[in-house]
Amino acid sequence: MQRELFPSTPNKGEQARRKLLLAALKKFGDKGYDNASVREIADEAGQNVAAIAYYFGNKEKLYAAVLQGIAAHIGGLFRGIADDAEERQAAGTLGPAAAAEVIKRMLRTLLGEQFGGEFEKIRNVMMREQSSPSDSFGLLYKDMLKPTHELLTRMVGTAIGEDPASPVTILRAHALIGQVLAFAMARETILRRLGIKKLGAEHAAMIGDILDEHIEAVCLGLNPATR
Amino acid sequence: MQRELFPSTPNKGEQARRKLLLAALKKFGDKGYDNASVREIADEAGQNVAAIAYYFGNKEKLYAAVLQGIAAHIGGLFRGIADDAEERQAAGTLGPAAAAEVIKRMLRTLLGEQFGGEFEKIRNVMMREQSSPSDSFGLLYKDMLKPTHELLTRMVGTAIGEDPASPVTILRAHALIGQVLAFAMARETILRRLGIKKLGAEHAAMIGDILDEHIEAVCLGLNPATR
DNA sequence: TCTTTTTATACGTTCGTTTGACTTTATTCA
DNA sequence: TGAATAAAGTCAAACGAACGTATAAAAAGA
Repeated sequence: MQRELFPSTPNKGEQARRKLLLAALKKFGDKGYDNASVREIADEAGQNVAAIAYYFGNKEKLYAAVLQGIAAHIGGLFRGIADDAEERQAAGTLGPAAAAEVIKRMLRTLLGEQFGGEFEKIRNVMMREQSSPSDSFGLLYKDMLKPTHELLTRMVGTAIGEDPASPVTILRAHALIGQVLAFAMARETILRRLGIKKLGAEHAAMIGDILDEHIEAVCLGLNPATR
Repeated sequence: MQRELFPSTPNKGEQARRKLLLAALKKFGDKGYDNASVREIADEAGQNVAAIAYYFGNKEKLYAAVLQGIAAHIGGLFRGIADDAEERQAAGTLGPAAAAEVIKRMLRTLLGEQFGGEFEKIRNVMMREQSSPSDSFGLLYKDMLKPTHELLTRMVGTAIGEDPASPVTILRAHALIGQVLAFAMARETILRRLGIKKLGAEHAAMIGDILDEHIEAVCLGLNPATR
């Protein structure tokens, strides 16, 4: 697991490369792949336009490198939860109630990304990939979406006594994730409904509590063993 | 409430206008606003490039006309549910259980749009507006998103005994909608998780049942009067 | 004839990419 | 160590292609 998004080295070229990646992340996030021109990315990075071709080959490969960096960075975030869950599962101490707690923790982690300034730019790129995947979507899926989604599905299966491999459980897990995604992807709608300009920490707290309540209700309500 | 998306008239010019709107809806949906060029939209409509300027002024106004048509069309879909709910509310026969049923009906209606070939193109345009709103987003919000969201919030408030005007209830309603949006906006992720190429009728049925279960569990689990 | 609609063509801008010269940094070898 | 050589990095300028838009003439309909 890496700590920094785009780890830097003292090398001259590596630093320019890193500046370009950070600038590309910002511009791609702000304006999308097509509307972010290589010229403004280079300007943002304090580099020449030709540097992109020099370091990455072309614009598309630069974008792929950004996605790869995001996948490795965020993928590491959830690996901690995954390891913890698998450890308890192996020890046989992961019952329905504990699984529900893992689900809550995962959704809160996902939710946390919506508000931390750290992830502001990453979120925009990811949301765009979710709603209209590029050719490099596979990079995000393989290293982050798939393992995270699979973990959540296992937890849902454990929490309500359903087969984690069945389509129903996969779909159910997906629906539960949607409760978080709504605040990222339909952001403008909820902002207008609340009559505010941006979601603050107080809203993050409210949403976290609401999601906990929903998870609790669904897990208790649907598990035949707990009713 | 209008039946057709872009109502046609026998007029010569109106038909060309309508062809352009339909072609624009398709292209904007498939490739997004920027990647859909006015030339290919005109080709798709069997019209000349200059026809867009002639009938709509410019590309942006054409796009706004498409959004306006969508808002009027979909807005009408939910007006039936809204009228029904308000009628029962006025009659005093809208208790928590009935409100929960209205919520289920709304989510199923929203879900239905994901699968009918009729709405395939509309969905793409709407999802793009949700994740990165254009200057014309207000057209969608005013005539369709706002009334629908408000109705759902009222039903959630009634179903679990919460103030429909409180931020918590608004946020809760939004989270519940997210369960449907996930299948539209994070479509590629769920497709890969299921190992399929597209969601079919059998998945629509599963998802509908899952959402019913979740709504039921949340409404029952959170309403102090029913526990 | 007069208005409405359609057409081909051109304009100016911006895009991603390429080129070749220039400067800086690293390596080699006397 | 220090000059010579190679490699790595930077830069301004230009290329062809695609874009949205504008124009003015031709065609069609009233």
